[in-house]
Amino acid sequence: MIKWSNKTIKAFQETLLAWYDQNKRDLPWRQDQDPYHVWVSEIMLQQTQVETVIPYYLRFMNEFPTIEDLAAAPEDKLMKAWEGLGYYSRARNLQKAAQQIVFDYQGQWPTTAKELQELSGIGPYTAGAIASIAFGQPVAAVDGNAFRVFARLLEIDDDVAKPHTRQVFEKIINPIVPKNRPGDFNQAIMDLGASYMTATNYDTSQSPVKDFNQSYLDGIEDHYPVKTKKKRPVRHDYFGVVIHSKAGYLFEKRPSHGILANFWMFPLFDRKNLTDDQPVTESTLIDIIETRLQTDYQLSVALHPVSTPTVVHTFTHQQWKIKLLEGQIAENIDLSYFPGKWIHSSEFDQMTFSKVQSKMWSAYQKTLKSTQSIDESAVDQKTNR
DNA sequence: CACTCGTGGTT
DNA sequence: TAACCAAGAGT
Repeated sequence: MIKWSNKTIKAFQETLLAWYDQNKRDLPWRQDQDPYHVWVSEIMLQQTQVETVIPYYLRFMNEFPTIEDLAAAPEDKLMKAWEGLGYYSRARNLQKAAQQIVFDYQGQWPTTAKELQELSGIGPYTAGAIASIAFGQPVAAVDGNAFRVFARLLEIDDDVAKPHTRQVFEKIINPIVPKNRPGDFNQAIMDLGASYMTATNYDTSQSPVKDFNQSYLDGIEDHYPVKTKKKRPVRHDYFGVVIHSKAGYLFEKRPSHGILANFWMFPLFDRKNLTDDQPVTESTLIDIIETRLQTDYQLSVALHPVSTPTVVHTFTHQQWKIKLLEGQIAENIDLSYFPGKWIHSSEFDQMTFSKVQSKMWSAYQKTLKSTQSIDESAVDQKTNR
């Protein structure tokens, strides 16, 4: 790792900001420095690409123009606005923080990074981003871009996958952030990291700060940033059960903690929870599910496999393979024993579906074709984006 | 500190 | 295809 003199720091700041002034991206949340705008965009941008966020941001600001609107929003409208963005606890924390600011702080935003971190969903990066962009505080905003850019510029060898490394980078970057334009500086680093200094296919030879890029000058740019590998996703095999009746489709609410918390989905049965790890035929497994529906929930239903390919969905740490089963219940639709409810497909529009639920519904619909279901006769429109 | 939490895109 | 990446935070 190398260290810059004060003179080099000054030259770097000027070069970077001059480039930024000419080449900064025109993004919807860069219209002004309103903390609400900066904050919502930063939360949406966590682990999410800019192009994905833009339409969500525009719709969100249309739906919830002020922090008061967000604080008062009903949960279903909030989740609907977030549908498809993923990491849904971001939306819940966003509203929690809005309520903290509106009700606990009387609408008065804290302005330092340290205070901002007290709010739900605001960690060290987002606190630095809001403090610098909206409030002009001279602090670093260390995200993946900053890790990558400064690791290459200064040949920093610390493993950026380790939590402790954040403090190392903050200590290095903070003295480089200019006191007069901290927000522009941090955003310039991000624009740099999204253009000439991307993770792969980067082109440093055209970079405005290539002369400051030690690893480039040394021809060892591909060594940086140092990052240890992630683990493979864990595999899960499920049966997804599509049961319909005159009352609609049977949905189950997921637990309030864990992946896709509180989402309504077609009931899932984990394949390996059905038997004691003994090899059995698929028809036996279907029998076991039918028995369980009968004994646990008093639902009498004959299930049969659906003629579409297995639904596959990969999360960051899990991969689900879902074999769809279908069945109808014509009578005895009492759900007093089942932790769920019947929902007509005409109501799907107003619900928030996870991507994997959309995939199941989409796959199931393809099997309907000419088949006449009790609930509906035609295919309807809940498509995956 | 290691692990968890979604989705879409690229290689 | 599997692996990795994209403006991270909570537990």
